[in-house]
Amino acid sequence: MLDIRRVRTELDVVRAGLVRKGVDTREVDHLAEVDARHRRLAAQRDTLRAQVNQVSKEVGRLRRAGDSAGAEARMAWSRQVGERERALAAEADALAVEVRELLLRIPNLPADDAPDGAGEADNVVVRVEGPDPAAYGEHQRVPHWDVGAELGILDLERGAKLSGSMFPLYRGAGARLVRALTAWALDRHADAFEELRPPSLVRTETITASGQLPKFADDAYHLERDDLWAIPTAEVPLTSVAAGEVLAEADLPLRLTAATPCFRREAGSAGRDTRGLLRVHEFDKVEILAYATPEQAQDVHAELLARAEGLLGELGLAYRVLDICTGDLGQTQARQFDLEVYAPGCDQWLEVSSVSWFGDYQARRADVRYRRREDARVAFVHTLNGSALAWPRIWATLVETGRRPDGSVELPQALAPWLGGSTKLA
RNA sequence: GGAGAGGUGCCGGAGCCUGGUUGAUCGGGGCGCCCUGCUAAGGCGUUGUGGGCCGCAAGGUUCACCGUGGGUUCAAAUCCCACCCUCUCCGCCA
Repeated sequence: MLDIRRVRTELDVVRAGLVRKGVDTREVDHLAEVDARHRRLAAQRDTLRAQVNQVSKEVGRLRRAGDSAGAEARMAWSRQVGERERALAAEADALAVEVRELLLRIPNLPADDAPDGAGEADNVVVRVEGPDPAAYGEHQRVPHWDVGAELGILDLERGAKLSGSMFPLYRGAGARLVRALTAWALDRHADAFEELRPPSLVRTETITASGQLPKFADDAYHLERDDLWAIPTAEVPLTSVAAGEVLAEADLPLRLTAATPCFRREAGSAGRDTRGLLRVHEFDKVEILAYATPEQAQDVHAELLARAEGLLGELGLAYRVLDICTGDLGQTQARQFDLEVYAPGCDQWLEVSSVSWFGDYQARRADVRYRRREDARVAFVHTLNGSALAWPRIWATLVETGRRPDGSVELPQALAPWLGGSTKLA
């Protein structure tokens, strides 16, 4: 969430940032107004409380001195003041709740250097790497759902039988490929990242901290009976690992990685890109995440991007890097790069990673702070994360890209050690 | 799931029964100063977070915080209720 003090002291700057994101500023104007009302009432309440506190101490003194008449008089007076105090407090509390709710809904401001734009179409292609998409052969122009069925490695019908459409079932070498990708990516990050295996179900508090709630509750699976949420990304548990804690600056940047299943209802995207593995309700993903100081954030962001990109390079896939424009940034992001791979069979660029910088927006929600070496004060950390990588679309692209004229599939040599030495699917 | 014990400041650990000058005793750690050729030991001091208001600032003042949220009371770390978490035992179980 935003720093309420910025809303108070530089409302025009905040408003300008939200405008760049294409967000209606009425909500933040309303917030400023409610906050002012809350402060006014809270100040009055505190004044009354101070009086009650003082008189209560007097009561104690008088009682010890044996002056019960004096004590009674003070108590009667305090009862009356207390009544007014309670009325004010109730009003002030209601306003405080409203402030909090508004803060949780108002998006993060974009970074100064995020490109301006209204939406997806204005994202900037920073670079295109790997093979030339136009140069793929005819044998590679077969969509992965066909390749998967031919080779018996992807069984969408039976996946649907079990759980409904968009719940894929991988089989045999296809299942093994998912496992290999996960193990390979985790091993690739092991040099600098601590591997975590977090829970896949989290409390409301946890999924609120990273920003998916309250605004996007419809996109997440909720187990009502236990009031737990199925994580849509490992970002959710990893962001809250340090919730409520004060980290030492010497430990920053703190780098974490985790492979988890990810669950998404895809409520708003029914019918879009639903073929095969393009959009699924459950998938595996390896996430990399860092807590950093504000000074480190930019470098760490570049590092995460380089990590995710490095994996795509090792797989030999055609990909491009997008600098996400202000209008396409998510609620929580200040700056974001997306990685898209080119899948020759579908003839589409598929988003397989999103590498984001959140400033202190998530850290404020999760209350993750660090003690600064310089002056020993505590301050909010910055959070950053990226997918490295999300497997279904990588799986699809590998299968399409690796398809040979005889219908078999050759996977990248880089994966050989994780595939038991055999990179051929037939 | 059942029974019991417990959650206090950076850490350990009092206070809770018997509500009141307790933001909280004491010990350890950290920090500063003194002592010292250096180190150890010792001495003295200091050491939470968040918000409001005043102030250019230093600072002053006030409110809140003893797992979380409610309640009782003039007054709650202390009493009552609910929830969360930890530990021990029992049950169940991959």
